[in-house]
Amino acid sequence: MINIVDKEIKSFLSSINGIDESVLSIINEKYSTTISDDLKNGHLTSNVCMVAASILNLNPKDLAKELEQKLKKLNKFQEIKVAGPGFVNISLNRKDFVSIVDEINNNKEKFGESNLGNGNKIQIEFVSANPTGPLHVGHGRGAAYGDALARILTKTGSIVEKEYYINDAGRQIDILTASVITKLIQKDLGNFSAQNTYKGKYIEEIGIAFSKEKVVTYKEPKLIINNLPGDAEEEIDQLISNLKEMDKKIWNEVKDFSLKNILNLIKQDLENFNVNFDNWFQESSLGDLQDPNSQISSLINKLKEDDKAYEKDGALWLNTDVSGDDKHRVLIRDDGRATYFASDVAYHKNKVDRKFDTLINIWGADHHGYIKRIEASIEALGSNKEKLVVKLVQFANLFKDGKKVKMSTRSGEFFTLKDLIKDIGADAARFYYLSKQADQHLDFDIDLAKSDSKENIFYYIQYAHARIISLEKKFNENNQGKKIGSITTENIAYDKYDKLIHEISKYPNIVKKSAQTLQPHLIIFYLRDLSQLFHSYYNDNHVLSESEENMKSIIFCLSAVRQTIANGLTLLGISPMQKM
RNA sequence: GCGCCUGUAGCUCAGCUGGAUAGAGCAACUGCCUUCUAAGCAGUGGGUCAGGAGUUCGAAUCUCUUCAGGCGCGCCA
Repeated sequence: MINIVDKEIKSFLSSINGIDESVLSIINEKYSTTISDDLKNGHLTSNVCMVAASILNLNPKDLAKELEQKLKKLNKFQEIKVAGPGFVNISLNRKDFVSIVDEINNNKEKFGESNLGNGNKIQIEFVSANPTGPLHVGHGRGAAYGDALARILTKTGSIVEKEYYINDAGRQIDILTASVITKLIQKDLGNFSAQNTYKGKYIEEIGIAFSKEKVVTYKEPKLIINNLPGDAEEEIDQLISNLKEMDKKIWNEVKDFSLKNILNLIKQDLENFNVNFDNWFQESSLGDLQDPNSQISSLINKLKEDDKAYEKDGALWLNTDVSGDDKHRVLIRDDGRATYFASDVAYHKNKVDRKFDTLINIWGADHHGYIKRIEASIEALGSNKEKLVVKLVQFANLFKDGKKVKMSTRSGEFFTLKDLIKDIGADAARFYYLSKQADQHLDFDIDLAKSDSKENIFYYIQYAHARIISLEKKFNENNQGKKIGSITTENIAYDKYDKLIHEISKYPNIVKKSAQTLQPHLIIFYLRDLSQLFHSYYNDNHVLSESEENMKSIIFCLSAVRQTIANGLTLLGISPMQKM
């Protein structure tokens, strides 16, 4: 029906005196005809007259009255009204209004799909936590957000690939390896423990697992920790180089084992969180500068050839002016080693070469200062920085027993994602992660997520779904073999569930908007509103004591509500509950 | 100092590509369980949308500015 209205509006606009093409297209761009927020404003509403009036310097109400007359002549609507500052509100004939219920029950889980993305190839890279320990609650937010985005974008017609970038090449991994080895031979080292090693229990567990396969012994272990510098950073670097020197074989074996072990932990956590990646990209696969055929070498060569990189003070720099970065960035240090940034540029070159239309990077908000230099590198690679969309995810503060849970990765005192899932379940965790805009601080209240009050929106929505399932079940038991059929337009006081029908008809737009703005939380708020309307209806109307005809119609309608809630939850990666 | 984000009811937050009397939950107060799940429903009170200025027929929404809070500003990763 919206299409019919819009077609009429377009012909109305072009009939306005003295209007030209360019003005027309501006108006078309800006106005919208939508399902009204509230039924009191009709079923459909358009702000076209106010938009047109402001551009053409006309009176919006007069314009609206003209449009009203034109729409009335069509004879397709129950009522047209001009309201407020110049809205045109349209009430549909009942048959048209309730047709959405048939549509939903026919399309089922496909309801809400669209071709908004038009087959756009999108890559979403997210989580990408350093493989130096289990995922913590901060990573969980990025995981929930990225995965929900992937689902939403897929549902709206994009082709999405989910990728995890594994930082398996840098100093972090050396520190991990050193942590495992020193823990493993702690006794031989006289209970020594370097300041900057990882201290979590998982370090010990990896060591024990390794020692079951191989015995780690050094001829003169004390030499490993002989004369270590006092500074924490220098200490760990010296320790790493000592260990490598003493026994390169053991070092490499422990390193590979630890990395593999931790990646398994991470994959397991993500699996339990219902997050799956299409691709795991290893930083190490980019190679190193010593290998002239490696990806990182060819990147550097390309940047040099294209005059995007230059040498200064013995280092190689990338000119990042195009993106408005406040200074140029080093790619290769004066000692010949590549920076982390260089790897990242090589990684983004790899992404660009894979011909995605859009690259979405989901980063922790503390990385926002990094955006401009990556944008600049995309431009330097001859691509367009608009292709890259960086979404920042703010940290989540965890509250338990009314107190903020302190977290510190190094010390190993942190609340892991695994702990959270064990505590409240993957679905509730995902729900609360997504309940607020990703780029804003989130106070994650574990007690609330477990509470059984209306304040716990997760259960409030699930409860609506479960209640409808239960009604359907009871109806089917009492009316075996009878088909629910379709919604009747007669013999029932519709106004009681008109609000529900109106609300579910908004759903496809909500999904589109959440895809366009990359904001899954819109779906959560929508589901809460829909659930609220359902609970209210449920309380006021005893469905199962209606006449058989009415009951069929009502159950048919409620099935559509159930389907919509289920579709919304699924979009967020949450399983709808069958009973509670 | 520079950059990014935030400031809406006592609390937690929606609304922000300008539009209809600024919404919801919690908390406070009043009601509703012999009937489909009370993890529910109905109602009352509660707001200078941080302050100021501007653009506009119209501003919580856009611009400027002040104040307050968070984060980021390495040849670290």
